[in-house]
Amino acid sequence: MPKSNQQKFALVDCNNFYASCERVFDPKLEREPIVVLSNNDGCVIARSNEAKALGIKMGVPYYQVKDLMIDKSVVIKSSNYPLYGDMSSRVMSIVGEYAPVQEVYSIDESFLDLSGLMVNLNTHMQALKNQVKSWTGVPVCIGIGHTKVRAKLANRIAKIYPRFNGVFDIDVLPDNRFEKLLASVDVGDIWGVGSKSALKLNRVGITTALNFYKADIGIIETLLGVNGKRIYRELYGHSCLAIEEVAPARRQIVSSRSFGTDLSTFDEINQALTALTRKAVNKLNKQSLATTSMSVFICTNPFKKNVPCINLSKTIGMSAPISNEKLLIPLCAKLLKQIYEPGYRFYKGGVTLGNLTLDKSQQDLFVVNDKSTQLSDQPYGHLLRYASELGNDRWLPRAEFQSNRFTTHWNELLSV
DNA sequence: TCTGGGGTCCTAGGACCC
DNA sequence: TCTGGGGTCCTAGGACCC
Repeated sequence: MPKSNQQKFALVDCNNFYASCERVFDPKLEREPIVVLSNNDGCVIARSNEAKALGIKMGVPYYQVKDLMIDKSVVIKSSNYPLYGDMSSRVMSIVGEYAPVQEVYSIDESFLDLSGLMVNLNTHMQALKNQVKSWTGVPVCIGIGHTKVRAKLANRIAKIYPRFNGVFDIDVLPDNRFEKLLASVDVGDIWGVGSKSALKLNRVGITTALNFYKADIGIIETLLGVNGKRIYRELYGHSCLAIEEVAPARRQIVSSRSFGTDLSTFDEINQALTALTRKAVNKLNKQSLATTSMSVFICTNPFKKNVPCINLSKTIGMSAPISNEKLLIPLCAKLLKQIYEPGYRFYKGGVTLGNLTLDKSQQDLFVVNDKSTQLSDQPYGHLLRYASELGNDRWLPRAEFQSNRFTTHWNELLSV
């Protein structure tokens, strides 16, 4: 049993975050089943509890549940990331008030370091939950534990069992109750154990979290490597994963999209990749970074039977860091020219900027890399286009169910 | 007909060097 | 004819997360 002077973490996780955001802006949806679709209206990526109860699974392709959703009058929304990002920062700033150290882990989750707080943690976290709900309209659940893995597990329990009122401290359980709880959790539902690892573990008879907990650590390390060992130790209350209060510097920036329609001609693909490169460069500039490596890829639809699954890509390194779209856009076209093959229907493409460093170009007069002359920085720059971007926009992703498509259409594409 | 996007870390294997 | 071994670095691919 863990000792009382151990660290204490909380995981604050928004419930059905994207679906909850849509509800905040349209309260009529409060008790309706609602799903949010991924880009291109491809897959279900968020569901309200009512939609979950209808058996609509996370990640399922939209077309497979379309009929069911029409039949059950499910409200369908295309994703609206500017909205979710805005809601997220409101939620996170409230959450951060409740502990000296906060790690914003994802768009809808924060870890808090509660170690040493001289308050009743359950009461304190209940207050946090209530304040987020009343100030933003977003419901959250909170798990508490000696390690991040335990806090994650506690959060699951807080979400499943209403009797905990949204807050659960897993460390208060006596050993026998803790083990009983572990027996009810699939091993693949432990944070950090994914489907591939779960399969490996299943093959040697480890199917529940309790099996994992009781297994020999050597077996776990053999099967899952150092990550598995860390998770195992965390489950026992030994903290191996620290809070990261300051987000580490970005290592790469990716901008990719499934096209609204399969594309075959060089010009159309180049048009799409030019826009995606601009998007990546905008992110680069926003974070004052520069890149020394660029990759471009295009691929055919891997789900299509009877047609070849082609994935073409090329990476190039540069001798000096670049942050200017006037250099990166032509470079993208050059790479595309090298990999492009006619005769295929490409369904997705993208660019990756890697080896990121801080952008020194603004301080260094001797480097010809003048950001102020980039199209996107000029007045109305977001409305200007490179010649290679002009076309019929067949590549633009679908977003059939977006409530305010016309105001967010271009922003969604070009910013963030 | 129709299957997201953006990240990180780890590992195995090849290239290279002495 | 006989052709080592250990270290480092880099990269591609796999696995995980949300």
